[in-house]
Amino acid sequence: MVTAREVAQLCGVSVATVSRVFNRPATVSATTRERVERVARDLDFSPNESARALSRQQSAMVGLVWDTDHRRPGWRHPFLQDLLLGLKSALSSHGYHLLMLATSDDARDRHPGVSLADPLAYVSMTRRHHLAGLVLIDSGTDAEAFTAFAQSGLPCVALDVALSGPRATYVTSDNAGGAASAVRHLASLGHRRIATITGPRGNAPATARTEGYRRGLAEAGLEAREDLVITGDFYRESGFVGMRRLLARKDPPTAVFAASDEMAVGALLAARAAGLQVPADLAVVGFDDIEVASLVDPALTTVAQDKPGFGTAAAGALLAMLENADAPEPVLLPTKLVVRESCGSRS
Amino acid sequence: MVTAREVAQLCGVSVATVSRVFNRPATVSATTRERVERVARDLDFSPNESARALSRQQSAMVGLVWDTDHRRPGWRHPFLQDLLLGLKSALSSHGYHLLMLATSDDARDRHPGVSLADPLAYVSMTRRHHLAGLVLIDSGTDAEAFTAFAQSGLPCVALDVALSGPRATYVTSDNAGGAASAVRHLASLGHRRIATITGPRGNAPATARTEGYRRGLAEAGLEAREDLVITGDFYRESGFVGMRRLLARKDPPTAVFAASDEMAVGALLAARAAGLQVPADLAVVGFDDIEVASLVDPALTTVAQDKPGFGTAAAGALLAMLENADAPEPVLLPTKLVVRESCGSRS
DNA sequence: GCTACTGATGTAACCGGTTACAAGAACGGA
DNA sequence: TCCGTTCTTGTAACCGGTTACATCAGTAGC
Repeated sequence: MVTAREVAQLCGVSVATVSRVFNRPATVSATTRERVERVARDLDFSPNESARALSRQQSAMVGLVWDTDHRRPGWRHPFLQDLLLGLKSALSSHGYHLLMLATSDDARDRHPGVSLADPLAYVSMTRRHHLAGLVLIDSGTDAEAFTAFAQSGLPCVALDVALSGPRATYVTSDNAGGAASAVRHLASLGHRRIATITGPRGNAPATARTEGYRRGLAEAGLEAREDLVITGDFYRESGFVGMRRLLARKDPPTAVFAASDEMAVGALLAARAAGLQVPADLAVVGFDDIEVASLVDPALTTVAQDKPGFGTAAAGALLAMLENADAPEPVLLPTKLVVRESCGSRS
Repeated sequence: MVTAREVAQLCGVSVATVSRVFNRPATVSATTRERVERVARDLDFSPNESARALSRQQSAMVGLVWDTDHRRPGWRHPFLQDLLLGLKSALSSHGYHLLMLATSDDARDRHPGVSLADPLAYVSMTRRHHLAGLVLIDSGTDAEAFTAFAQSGLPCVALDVALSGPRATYVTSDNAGGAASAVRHLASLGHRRIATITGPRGNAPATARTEGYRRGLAEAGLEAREDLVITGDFYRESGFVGMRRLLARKDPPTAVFAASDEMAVGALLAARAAGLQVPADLAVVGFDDIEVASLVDPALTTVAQDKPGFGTAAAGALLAMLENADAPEPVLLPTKLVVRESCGSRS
């Protein structure tokens, strides 16, 4: 392991100069700078990050807070890989790395009602590591814990959870807009009784999608009927159960907007179980555009999220805060209605 | 941010003693230890990780090397979330964190034939951060680059790639055994012409699955016919194309083992396109047990991998090396044949 | 009572950078 | 020629822990 001192010695300069070459090149004369750079390259010198973090009081790492919510077992993020790759590559181009934070699971065992292993443990972790910032991934329904991070003063970007603070912002899809466009599409196909199966209460994207559903109805000149709103939990099973309940009514809906593709698939299965043809007897639209959507039969019409956009937008917002100090506006990523077969618009 | 010096001052001891309380408690008298522990807790003291790493020459972080192979765009890991969560929680219980390494993408642009952004850049990164160890995720077909890591002397655990070295080992599924059991199952259902669609050449799990296919045939007393082995690339499209080629033969197979669920789905679609009924006219078995497998129609019989097991096994192997210095034996995770509808054994 | 040993703690030198400040060189203007 | 800038570089004090070594007290053995 080559140190700056060795480079300095070989160049006949002091360590301070070597350090300056890497941190504030403008303050070093051109000739010295080139000499140091060449020697550093020849020796394959790269500064020790621990030492740098110690002296700068700031590491080149961004923490990733992401826990499974034990109250929602089996929950999977619809596009984790895209998200992480997007984050990683955007951060790396500015020299930052992503540290996946973990606390011991003790806290969860002690407080079974809490999904995040003790948020305070995470906050202390961020201090210990002198993290430059945090990315918070919503892991379930109780994102309130995230405000603890926002209050710690560290630059924070939350995904799919509204978070505000002097150095906190968030990124989310235009959930309301996407839902509204789905509903308008259904209405344009002639549907008048359009139901929805929502996500869990308290979940921000779920709430926004329900709101969008109402807005879409209004824009289409349709009346919102509360008995056509069924609460689900994003899982397939709840879509199945919800659809069954809707179909059991005396005037069942002719179309349903499910707040997740998983639930849409559940609805599809429920329709099939009830002997209905999709889309002939029932139109179904989902949300997310997960891989399964294009595979089920009939292929699912759905509102697609900008999956890679999440990672890059989050990284962008974070980097902006790392440089400017004040929080940028929340980012609302556009969604896109992907029309396949389950809504019947091609028949 | 409370420092050890402040704790020491409040306790009337030296910093060295405070440090000892946390690192080698046995060398401190019981009364002093308790006093220090109490004060540390009251002040919410936690040691600065940068300082600790600097002085110990070793950080409490494990690097995660995981890049998308640009030669395989769109490739997704079949169970990334399980993997990461398993790793994270197993490592955290021993105080380690996971650092997602990223290098700037320059190297990739310069050498378009290389999938990993310059492996040497990663090696230098591990030195800079004084990482305790590395976890290597196979991102495609050219895992040879990983040997550079194994040679760096750092404890390494590779996933799905054979890696050996004094401090290197790997974790993979029993790909051969799983494939063999799938083929035996098909044979036991009376099939005699069993084809396979393989993964990409040079990919270790793909090779093992093909080997298992041959072994399964042999165990069932069937002859291996090379013209029933079609090379695919794990993607759905190649399963579709491969199946179409197989069905175009004059004596098409009655069963096919696809080395991935994605390809199995492709095969399913090809069979449907050819007007065949699955499983009546053609039996299909896949590998992985991804979520889609249970959703397609007919539901896919497949060889399930122990998804959470990967993470914990990898963490276990790594932790063993961090403590004992010598590499444990490679871990071969058992697979399990999940019988659904596409193989016809329930009809 | 003296020596040898053990156990607990303090002292200070690290680990490898960053950066405030000082010092010296070069240079332009009066 | 002298003074005040500006530019470049070195000196040394950090950052906050860890740990080899020294010190000192207490105790057992003779």
